[in-house]
Amino acid sequence: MKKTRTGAEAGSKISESTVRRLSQYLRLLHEAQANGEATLSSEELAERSGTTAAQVRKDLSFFGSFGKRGLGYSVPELRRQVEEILGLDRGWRVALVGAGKIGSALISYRNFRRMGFDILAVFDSDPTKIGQPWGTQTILPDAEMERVLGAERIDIVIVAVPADAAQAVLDRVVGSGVRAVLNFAPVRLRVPDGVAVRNVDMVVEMEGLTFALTNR
Amino acid sequence: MKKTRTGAEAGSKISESTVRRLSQYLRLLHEAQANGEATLSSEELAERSGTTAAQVRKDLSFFGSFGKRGLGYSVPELRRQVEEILGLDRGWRVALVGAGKIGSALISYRNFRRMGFDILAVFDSDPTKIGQPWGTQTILPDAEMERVLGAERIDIVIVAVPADAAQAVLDRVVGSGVRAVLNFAPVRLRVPDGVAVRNVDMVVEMEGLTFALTNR
DNA sequence: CTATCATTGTGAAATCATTCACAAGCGCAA
DNA sequence: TTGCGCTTGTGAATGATTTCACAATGATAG
Repeated sequence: MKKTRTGAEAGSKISESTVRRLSQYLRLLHEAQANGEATLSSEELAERSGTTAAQVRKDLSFFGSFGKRGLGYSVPELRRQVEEILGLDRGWRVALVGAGKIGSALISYRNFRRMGFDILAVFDSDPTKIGQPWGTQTILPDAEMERVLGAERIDIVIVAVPADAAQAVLDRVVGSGVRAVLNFAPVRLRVPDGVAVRNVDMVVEMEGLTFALTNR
Repeated sequence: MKKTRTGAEAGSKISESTVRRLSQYLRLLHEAQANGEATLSSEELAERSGTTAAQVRKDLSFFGSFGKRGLGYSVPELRRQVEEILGLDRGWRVALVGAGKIGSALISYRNFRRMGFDILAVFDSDPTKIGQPWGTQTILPDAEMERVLGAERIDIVIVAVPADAAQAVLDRVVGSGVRAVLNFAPVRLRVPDGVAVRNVDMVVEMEGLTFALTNR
């Protein structure tokens, strides 16, 4: 109970749902801070994030003990701690592959910048798009991918290409040493161990809704 | 073991992860069918969707028994059955609120149409956008929302407005009787029981990646 | 300084999800 | 028709996550 440091201890096995909830808590903490609230109890955090107080405390307890008994959690301090847990206490170098509609929605999403994500390169395979300006970037030919991913020391690649091109893109990205990918293509991608992939799949979400509507 | 009909039986409690996997299986079945494969075993389905054969069989067993022992599953038949389970054996009437970049990416996503989702109305609050053409639709003023959602008998609403407007939009949408919402705004929305919400939240996904990169 | 109050941190219990393991069923060959 | 090989469907076992429940502790008031 002396541990106050964050970060995964050896052998830690944090579940994906815990990490998702930490993101939620962080968002609430930002709101609370903007709102001038000094402290929040696990009960308040739970209420606002749609979970239970015990869940909030358990999630946080994997990483340390950040509250004060009888008082709750200091908003600015817990915010700082959760940012550190999630790795948001540094900048991240991001590249986008696929300069279509989805990529376009992404690059103009300015919360991204505010959160420490810097989009440093944009690639496309369409020769007519190469060289065109895109936000603050210029679209690069996809043949340059391996070189630029390395030269720019890219941490995270966002894949926003058609489904049938996604696996090939992914293989090249992973081959260039990138170990985290956000995939918008509606396919399940195969990756070697040690590479993190998160999928954003509208079709799956819509089907979740039609299932819910169909079954009561 | 005589039950072959799909659909939730009384008291069924299907987990969200099972439903997500069903979407994956369906996608694979489409590919397999396009590819001329007549049958697939649970082992093959598992291999292609990144899960285990036992998981595939368990998922399907909640709804009936669709395979032939010794042979596997007939691709066209299982496809039809999974479509029925997910409620994809009918069309769905969809409206979009928020005619920004994300909405724009959605409306031009033509797989949507192919899957039985018909976007029948688009709303925005920006007076300069009202009346402009958008895909096959014309942008409607958001004051018309309640009336049009009812008149068009909308089943599912896609919310693609800024975070600080999302809860108000949701309340109006739910008040109009809509019971399924796909939310792109980066907030956790509060809904009454009986309303299904799925969130597509890029920030949460990106933070999942930074967590993974930070903690080995 | 002590009592009171609120709220955390955390083992233990309960619930939920996945994996195991195998009997039962089907197709095929002889 | 019988036997063999393959694959399903499913209880039982295991593993993971959530919830419970309470002792420990900081803040505060008298």
